[in-house]
Amino acid sequence: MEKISETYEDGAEAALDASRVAQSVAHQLRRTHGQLVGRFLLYFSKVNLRPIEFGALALIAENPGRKQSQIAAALGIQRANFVALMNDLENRCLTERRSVPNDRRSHALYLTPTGESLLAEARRAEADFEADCLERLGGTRARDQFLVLLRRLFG
Amino acid sequence: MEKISETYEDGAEAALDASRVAQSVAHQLRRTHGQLVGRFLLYFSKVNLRPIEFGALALIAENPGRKQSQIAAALGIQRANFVALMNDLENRCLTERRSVPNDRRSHALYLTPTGESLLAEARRAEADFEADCLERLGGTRARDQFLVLLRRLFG
DNA sequence: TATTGTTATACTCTATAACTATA
DNA sequence: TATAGTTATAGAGTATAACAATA
Repeated sequence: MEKISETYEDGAEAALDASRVAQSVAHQLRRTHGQLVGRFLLYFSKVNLRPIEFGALALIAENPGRKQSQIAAALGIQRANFVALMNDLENRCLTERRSVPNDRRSHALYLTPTGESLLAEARRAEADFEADCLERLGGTRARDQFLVLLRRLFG
Repeated sequence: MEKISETYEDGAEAALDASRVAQSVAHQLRRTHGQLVGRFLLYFSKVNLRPIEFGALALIAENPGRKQSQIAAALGIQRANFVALMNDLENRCLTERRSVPNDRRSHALYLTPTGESLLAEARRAEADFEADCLERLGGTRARDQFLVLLRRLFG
């Protein structure tokens, strides 16, 4: 039987034991992911880009002319969900969809000059953000090891 | 100028270069998190528990009699969002809210016998899931290192 | 028949503000 | 005044099914 009134009633609360859940990969990854998204948004608030938007711009910049479905797949999202994202980026004049010769189903994706310059600014935010991660992780060796482990878990 | 028709039209598509985004901590963590949640749901489909539900049951089991806000804080979610979760667990007869002497605002949380036995089954699913992660990560040393790095990034 | 982009839909997760009853 | 639980709401993120145009 728990003696609630004796144990928890007076101001000095006993520390909550979260040791077991804290050793769970799933639990820790969930918590850290949430933290990191929030931190990302702080660093990227100036350029007003969400993680997935930055990913899309960066991928299109490095792979101009690709189809929507290709970029979506590389980002790991459904092509259906990529449509609204592209509409938004296009409305902000950051990207454009060009028609593809010999395949009138596809749209080839490109950055606009505005998109290029916003991406340049975003890359500076990314550098700051990644530097923050680097410092928290404890150096480049730890960071590289972390990326290796993430990819192992992903595959 | 990109030569789309020459580059991408014939069946053999050039591999998409995602090397730069793949080196981003934020991007890799996002992708891996998504993968892992899906994998978790597969392992936990038999007990029909989502990650956060399993976390709640485990925390309550190890800290019986705690207030909702304490468990919610330990899980890293808002107490407002914890209400529906507790309602659901209670409707499934897994947990119960007892009144607390000397503080009629609070609810003390406990597992029911049904909750205890489901948790026992869930712990077996968790063991399988964590064993899967362990294997992917490459052993206990890698897994422990991974947890250390996740916590460093979280703090 | 298969693929591309698209629409619609639904469900989860999270964040915030405000209410109530208590302290 | 502050706290615990609650309600309501809104915004992301993701998954699925279905459709039209095109291959």
